[in-house]
Amino acid sequence: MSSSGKNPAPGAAKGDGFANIGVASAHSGVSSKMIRHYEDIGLMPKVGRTTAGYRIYREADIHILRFIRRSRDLGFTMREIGILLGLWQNRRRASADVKKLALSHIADLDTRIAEMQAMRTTLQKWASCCHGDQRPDCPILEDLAA
Amino acid sequence: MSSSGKNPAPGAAKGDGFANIGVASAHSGVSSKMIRHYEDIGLMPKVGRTTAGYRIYREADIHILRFIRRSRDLGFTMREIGILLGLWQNRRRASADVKKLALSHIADLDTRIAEMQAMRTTLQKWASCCHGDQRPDCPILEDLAA
DNA sequence: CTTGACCTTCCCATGATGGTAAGGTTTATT
DNA sequence: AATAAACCTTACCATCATGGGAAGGTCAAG
Repeated sequence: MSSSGKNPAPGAAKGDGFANIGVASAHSGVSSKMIRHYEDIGLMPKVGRTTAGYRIYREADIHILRFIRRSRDLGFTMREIGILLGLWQNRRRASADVKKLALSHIADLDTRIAEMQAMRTTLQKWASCCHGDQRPDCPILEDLAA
Repeated sequence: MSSSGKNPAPGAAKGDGFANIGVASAHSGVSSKMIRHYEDIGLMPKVGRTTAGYRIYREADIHILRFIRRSRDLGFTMREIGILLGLWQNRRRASADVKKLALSHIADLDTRIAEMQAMRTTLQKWASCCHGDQRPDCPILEDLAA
């Protein structure tokens, strides 16, 4: 049952245009764990396998992984990334759709930033009133209990 | 097996100083679901029960729930809230400990706010370069794929 | 005595990620 | 060739805070 010629050699390096999951992970910045997960949830297409069942990644697959990675770094959810990937691969997309998604995500970020800044402000105010010494009196606890 | 006098009447209202979980929820802003959960994980002390097994909440318990609620609203984690509750109930606490926790949480918030602002800045920059029309050309996608 | 609104416990789901276990494969070193 | 190290596979469990739902018991009012 030699597989010579049919499938990429099992240990093929990325230079050959084929990589196993570890190489794909190193070249995309996505953990092997997450690469499999993205495949599970349908974010990544199902990639080919060697005869032994090892996943095979080509340049194009690693490109997708990097796209996902960058999108994650910008805080997009998996659902949004799925849409972005669809738009990316659709040559008839309208840039308006991409922009709309981006702006909606910015609005999302703004909301969350504002919430956290409000927390920060309150906490800072309370903390600045706290002696921070060995005595038990503490306006922070008092305000939390108020 | 009459329980007259031993336990609060099952339908006792909060005015009596006793409440069931629904009333405790309404008066604390914590959902019944989460009240039970907080009890499960040991954040709340185990409260008493009626003979039928219904949980009974007194003023003090509801006070704790409100404390938890406020702490959550400020973004403290459950673990931190556990510590805060311990400090709150410890009359020999040092306010320094409370302040330390608060400042550490502020630092945490600062980190997360900065991360999200960085995302926002990048996205905003890219989005402002995107026509947002019917054409497919989109710098956002190009940058994500770069 | 029924109806509806409660309560109880138990299990499952989220979103993104990580850990671990048990087992197979490939590669490198003796 | 034998063995060990480093990889791969799947499957299950954990996180954190929260909610949903099912199946069944209890209580108050009509």
